[in-house]
Amino acid sequence: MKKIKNVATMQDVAKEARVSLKTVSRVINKEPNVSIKTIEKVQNVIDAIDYQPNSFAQTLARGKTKIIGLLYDTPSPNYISHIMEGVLTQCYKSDYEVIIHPCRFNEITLLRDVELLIKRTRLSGIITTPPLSDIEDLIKLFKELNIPRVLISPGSKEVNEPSIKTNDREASTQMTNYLISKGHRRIAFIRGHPSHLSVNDRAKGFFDSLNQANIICPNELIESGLNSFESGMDCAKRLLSLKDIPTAIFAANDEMAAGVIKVAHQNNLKIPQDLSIVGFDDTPMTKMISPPLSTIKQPLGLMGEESAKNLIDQLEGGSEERFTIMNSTLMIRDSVSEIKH
Amino acid sequence: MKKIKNVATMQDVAKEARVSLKTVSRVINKEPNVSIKTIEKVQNVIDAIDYQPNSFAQTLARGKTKIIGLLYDTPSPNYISHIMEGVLTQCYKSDYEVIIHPCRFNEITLLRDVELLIKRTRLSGIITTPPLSDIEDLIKLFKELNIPRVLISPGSKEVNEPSIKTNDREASTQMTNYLISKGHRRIAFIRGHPSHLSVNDRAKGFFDSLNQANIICPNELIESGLNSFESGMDCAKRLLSLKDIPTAIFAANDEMAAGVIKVAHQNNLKIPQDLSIVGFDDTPMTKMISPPLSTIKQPLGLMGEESAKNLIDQLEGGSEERFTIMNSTLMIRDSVSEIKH
DNA sequence: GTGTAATAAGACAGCGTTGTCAAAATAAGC
DNA sequence: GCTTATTTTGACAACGCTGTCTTATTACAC
Repeated sequence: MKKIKNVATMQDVAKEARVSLKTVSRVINKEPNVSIKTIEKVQNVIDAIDYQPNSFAQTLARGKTKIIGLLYDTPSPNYISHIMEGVLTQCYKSDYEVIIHPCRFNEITLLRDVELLIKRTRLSGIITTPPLSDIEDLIKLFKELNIPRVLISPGSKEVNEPSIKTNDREASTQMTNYLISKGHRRIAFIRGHPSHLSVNDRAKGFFDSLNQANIICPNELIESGLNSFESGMDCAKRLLSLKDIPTAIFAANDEMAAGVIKVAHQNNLKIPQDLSIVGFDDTPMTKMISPPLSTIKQPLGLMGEESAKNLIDQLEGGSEERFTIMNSTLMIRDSVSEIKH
Repeated sequence: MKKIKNVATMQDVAKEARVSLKTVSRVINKEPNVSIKTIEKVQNVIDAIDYQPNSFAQTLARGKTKIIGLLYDTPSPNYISHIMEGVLTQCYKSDYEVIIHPCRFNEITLLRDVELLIKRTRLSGIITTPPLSDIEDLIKLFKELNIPRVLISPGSKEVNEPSIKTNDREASTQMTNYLISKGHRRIAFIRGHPSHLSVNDRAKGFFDSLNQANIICPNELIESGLNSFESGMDCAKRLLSLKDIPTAIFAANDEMAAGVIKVAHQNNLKIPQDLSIVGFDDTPMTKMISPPLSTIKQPLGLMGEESAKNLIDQLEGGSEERFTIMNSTLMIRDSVSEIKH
């Protein structure tokens, strides 16, 4: 016996409803030119025997898949799981499948690996997350294979690709403005991993704010981390051993900010009284550390949804490509104090 | 034009290699009874034109899918992303696809939703994570649909289902032993969400240890939380307003432990000098809070891999069902102090 | 060498859909 | 009513592969 299970087939529906296969197909796919009477008749049978179309047969016959690939490379679990949630939600609505594929962006096999994935699974579209969104060879590959795509948070260079971005630069500016409004003038910044372009945009917003306020930031206050807790600690150690330590530190992500807090504690600095600290990402742990960290929250779930929506529109509606910018918002908690001059 | 892309088909390979379709099929599927010469000839052509079999056609012809469903219901991002990583790794090796499906375990639509998922996507097997692994109706549904499954961390009742468990009970005992060895006698325990059976096993290990050491635990030291940071805070508030507060608190997961730490700080208790705290799960944040939390680590990635392996063995090897128990390990950090009597 | 067993290769139908095109039924126009 | 346009339905061949059964080829025994 070959049948997967005793699963109903279109044949069964057709026979039961006394119509042809094609008519059932029309009803399933909501094609025009079917009389209401027939639609009802067929739909009743479908409901009665709980018929579900075989998507493999559909795919084969249609000659194209309804599968979206979500590529990621170990960003924080928090990041990927929320993006995923949004993508899944949207795809579920639109009847697309999602294949989630972990990549290693610094391995030479990446391109071949992705190419095989695409060919093997016949992906009809792809969503990339940082830092993959910035790998030009990858995007070139998509172009060559002529596969629709949406990049989540690519670096700020003029990408001519459909993409979802957040206004991180502006949000960083707002956060820095906030620090300045609290009286801070000597503010340090810890940059993120150099190959995460979008994370580095956050530094730009920081400088925008300082420039606007005519504050000059000495080089010694700019550190470069690798997005990790440990690298945040390293940067903090250097910053806090300066002769004149900053009154506030802005880390480009929460993990690094947490590292700063740890080192500050080790140095017996009280936060926020002796040192103000802010981060970026609003990971759940920001509420759990003490003091709760002020940070910036990206609408990850919505970004996932929007990227899927964008991609599906491309796939169904033709070649309409679009960019979306979503708003990140400040989450003010207790890690910043007012400075009296 | 119907072709998905200009993708090579088996026909192309057959023509080029001057053999029949079936022979190519044999080579692809490593079927016996093909001469080495032919295999080489065909394989060369396959490599040359970069042929990838169309899995939809394969599925349709074979009458069964190679797709595994991974069901989850918003456990922590950390949990699901590591489990997922392991499952994906294993499935990738064995050439299975994975469909990741979020569920809402307390919605009445759950059963119908899962049933539709299975029928629609023709899942050949399912992996469940807690708390879904404990929903009896769900397991009954799998049985009715006759679909192979693996449960990750089901509650301790004698499940007659293939499953992956960790020795959480023993690990809890070890952790409690550790607290006792440090001189603690008045130890509180915060239980987890009542519908997360496996989390509640952790309490059993706690009591095992106390019994062994002939320590009697008054009821006032047993609290019940909901796995969340906030619920941990609530429990801590009650525990720390007792006339005689505990010297150590064991929370059934890290989030709740973090909540305890927060409240302890608010009450100006020094950790670990005034109060020792331990958690469970080894979420990344445990290293970032102060003090770093002693906790218990489950091998999540391996659990994911093993569950996929188990399932695929069932699918391919027949009906061999098996249970696996994996080791959780103590991560001793700085949240426990020695008590002098 | 011949006859037989074992091995290798191929022909062909079928998996459950959809697309194309043709046929039937209905509506519209006079 | 009859003719023509329009809408609704159906027959049938794909889609790209695998399973079954048959035939061709090679190896083996005597």
